[in-house]
Amino acid sequence: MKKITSQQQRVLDCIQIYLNKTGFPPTRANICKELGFKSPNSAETHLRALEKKGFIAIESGASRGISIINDENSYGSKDNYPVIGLVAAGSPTLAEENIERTISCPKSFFESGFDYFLKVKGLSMKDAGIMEDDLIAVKKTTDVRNGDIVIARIDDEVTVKFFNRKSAKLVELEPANEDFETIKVNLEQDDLSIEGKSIGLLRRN
Amino acid sequence: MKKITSQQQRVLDCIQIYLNKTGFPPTRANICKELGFKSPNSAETHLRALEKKGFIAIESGASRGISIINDENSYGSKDNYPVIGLVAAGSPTLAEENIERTISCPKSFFESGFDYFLKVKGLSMKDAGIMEDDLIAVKKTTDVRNGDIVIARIDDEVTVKFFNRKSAKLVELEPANEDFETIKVNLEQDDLSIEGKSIGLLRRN
DNA sequence: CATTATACTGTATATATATTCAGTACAATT
DNA sequence: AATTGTACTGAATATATATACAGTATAATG
Repeated sequence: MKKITSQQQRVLDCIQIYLNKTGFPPTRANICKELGFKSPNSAETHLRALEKKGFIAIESGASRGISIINDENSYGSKDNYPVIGLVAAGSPTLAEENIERTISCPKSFFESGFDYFLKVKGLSMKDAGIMEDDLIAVKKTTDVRNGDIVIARIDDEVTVKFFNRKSAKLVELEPANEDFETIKVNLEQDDLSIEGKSIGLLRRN
Repeated sequence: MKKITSQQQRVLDCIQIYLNKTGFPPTRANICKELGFKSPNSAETHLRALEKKGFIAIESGASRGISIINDENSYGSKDNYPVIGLVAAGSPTLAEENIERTISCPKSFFESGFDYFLKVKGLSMKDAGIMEDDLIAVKKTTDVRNGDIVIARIDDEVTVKFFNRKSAKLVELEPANEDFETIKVNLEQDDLSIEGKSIGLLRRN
């Protein structure tokens, strides 16, 4: 799916909120009122952009003919997600012995789909609001960008840090806690693998 | 709920099927085509009957303004929880105008039951891992203990802080951020009401 | 530097849509 | 026997709505 601009995201959110509230999609005029536009054509062009990028479908000629395209997130469909403990020197795999328990929640609970919950040990990401025993929603992917919170494995040691690619052969894994040091990974010497990235967080007091 | 006739049931089913298929409700003409009626008024009268009996709601003047009323979809004990924005000087009530959207999740998602999600503004609880735009799961209760994270209202100002009862007439509301000051509430002078307490947190990146 | 995408206002209009009115017919209540 | 609810056809209409067209402006892109 192509990238979305901030204004287009606002329109998309507006449609979803309107749907949740009323049960049917908004008109161009409704969107204008919600977001403060003064011309229905403002909504129209954003809708066409969202359609072109594949976020929504518009039925031509039909009033309120907007539907949000949600690939695998069919509504109401729930699933069980494993909770995996992050062991200082271990691998957070989906092997059964690592699964502490499972949590049931809708597939569309976080923006993009995710694969498992990771139970956090330590306070190295404290300033990013990630505390001990928090559950991070992890999406398995290697497509990460600078600033993403990633679950990385360096020589069988698993850690949660900010990802920051410095050069072709240098990646820095930055903590969010001044008591911890940045981990500098020389890709020519060390074995770095990205397990996935954090797309959300769940805490139970 | 009143009894439904077979034809009205067909119309109700037709609306549901149309919704599943297209993502938005049908027009009178759509219903006619689906069920073989030759006049839009046939659909209209059935819709009015369904509305009168409480199966659907019709928004007057709006195209496709039909929504199916689902007992299990109303707030209370089931799976849809409202998200309420925390306004600096406002009250986080369940009034409709304050509900930004709803989130579907299992009743047992957090240890004890909860009533709504509160969207956090500001960083006053940063060191407790509560960041801007985080969603706090709030259980409405006045039964709070020292150390609980409470949603408190002081003279119509709503805030999230640690609760700390110092004496019979003194309560301190402590932030988790050294840039903020502890709020000392003299119960004889100020009006303090406890909206509820935090029993969990949800963050979506 | 030309082109494309984004982000708007403002006006206009064909048509999609809700909704009312006038009938007909039948069954179930009261 | 009168009333009410159901179940339709058919026509008419005000308005709700999508959508095109004419502009302006800025940022990104090749």
